[in-house]
Amino acid sequence: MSVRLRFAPSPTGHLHVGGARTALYNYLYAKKMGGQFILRIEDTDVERSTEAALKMQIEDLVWLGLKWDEGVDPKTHESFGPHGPYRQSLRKSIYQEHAQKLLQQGKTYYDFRTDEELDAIKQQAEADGGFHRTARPEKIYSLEEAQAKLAKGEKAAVRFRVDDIRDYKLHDLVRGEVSFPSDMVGDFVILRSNGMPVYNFCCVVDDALMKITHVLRAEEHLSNTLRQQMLYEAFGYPTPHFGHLSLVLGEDRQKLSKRHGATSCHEYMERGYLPDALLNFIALLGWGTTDDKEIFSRQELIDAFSLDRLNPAGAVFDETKLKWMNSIHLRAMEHKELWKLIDPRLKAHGIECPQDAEWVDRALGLFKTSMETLEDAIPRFQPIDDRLFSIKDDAAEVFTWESTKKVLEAWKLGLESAPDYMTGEDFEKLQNGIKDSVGVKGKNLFMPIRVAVIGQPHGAELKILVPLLHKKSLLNRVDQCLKK
RNA sequence: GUCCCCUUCGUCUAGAGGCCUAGGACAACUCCCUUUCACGGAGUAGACACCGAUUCGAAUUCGGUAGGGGACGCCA
Repeated sequence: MSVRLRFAPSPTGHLHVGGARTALYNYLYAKKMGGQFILRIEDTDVERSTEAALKMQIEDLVWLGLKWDEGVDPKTHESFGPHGPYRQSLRKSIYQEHAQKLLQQGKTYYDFRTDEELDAIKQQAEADGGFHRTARPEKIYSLEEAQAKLAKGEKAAVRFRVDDIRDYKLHDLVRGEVSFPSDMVGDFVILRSNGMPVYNFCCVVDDALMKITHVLRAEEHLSNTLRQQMLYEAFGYPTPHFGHLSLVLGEDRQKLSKRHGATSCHEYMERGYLPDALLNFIALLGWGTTDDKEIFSRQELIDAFSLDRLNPAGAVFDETKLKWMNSIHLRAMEHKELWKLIDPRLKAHGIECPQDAEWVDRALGLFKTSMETLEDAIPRFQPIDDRLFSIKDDAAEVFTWESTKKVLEAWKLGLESAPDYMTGEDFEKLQNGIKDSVGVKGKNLFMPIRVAVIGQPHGAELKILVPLLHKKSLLNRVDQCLKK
């Protein structure tokens, strides 16, 4: 039987990098084993789940390239696959049926306490010694009594009885043998008073019905597994294999959250990171191989992935290393593909560049070694656009030097007989010629030329930049300088 | 408070009793290349949380301590 894994986000915002890593591991294992990867939407919290957020989550997964075999359609959000629907909000009747089964068996009961009452109980418990577990209500109504009350319009949640006091053992894929005492949790809610089921319940019903074989999820769910095991037993469903992944942490070793800065894949996309680099990086946050290999393509990750190398300790998300990894992936890209990502970013900054393949190829060849992210292209390419050329204030000193005018004139003269595009060597030859003919060297030589190319005395390396500028463009710029 | 999990260089990690005077990568630092930067190359520095036990021998096994994290919701 082939493996079936799922990623089950709740749509409350953009995809978090921790979530992305969970999705990735599930995806990798499914692909590695030739099984299915399923996307299920956990939108039972109607307060927080939004259509807009669902769209974001899906777009982020698509950007990462984690394609799913069953789930909701990336465009229409309609379910596809044999065990649908894949949105929990559309599976209410399925949950109702399952809840009824437990109710009939007496494994659950109706709890008529209100939020206020529960809050008061919790507050009291905290005051008494910080013990938070929700206690059983003083009176539990029989099914008939409860149904009569409900018929009168009273609201009640359905709770699962935790009566069987014993140790539950879990063979965790990441942590090995873990055991929980069942009195670690109190009677827990499976159906809210508005009829909407809650996470632990849906999760069990869906994983069982969707025939999920392995569940890789964040460590924060470890204690939920106890409740879920109780439900699996109550239904008589086989339990999947669980693996609880360590958390992704911020620099202060706390769970990565907003206050640490960028936490969503979307933000990393905006900052100019490549999906392959981000994937490669998060894959190595809590998983690794025995060899020294660190740069993985998507396919290499699939081939190399294995559950027994998942690390139980939390891992700090270090953007510096991500940056380095991004630069490696960036350089490995085909120039044509890379340009498809860079050019729109330049245009967004009002930078227009030549589009012929030969020029693009040359430009990327020269610039990409100094770029870590796609955003780094902006300062690199900015000097290319003639319309953006201007003589900056910090060039003023250069124009006070006596030799500057002579250098600029010699530069112009040299340009006139130069080819449309000079090579780096052409440029050096020309520059050396000026050094000899005008008789200046050092900054008196370099700075005026740099100003005549980029409008300021410091910045781009001319040997790289000049070959990317058309002769006409260079002449235009030096003319502007000579008018000063 | 209760329960659960975790603990190797600053960070990600390799390490499954002798291969470890603990390996790699990022970052840092030094030097080389380079008439700025970057890339590249060569180096330097830097860790087994602590205490006991088992063993001829422990980063690796066991126990305890400390520290960190997570959970304790009609959130997921």
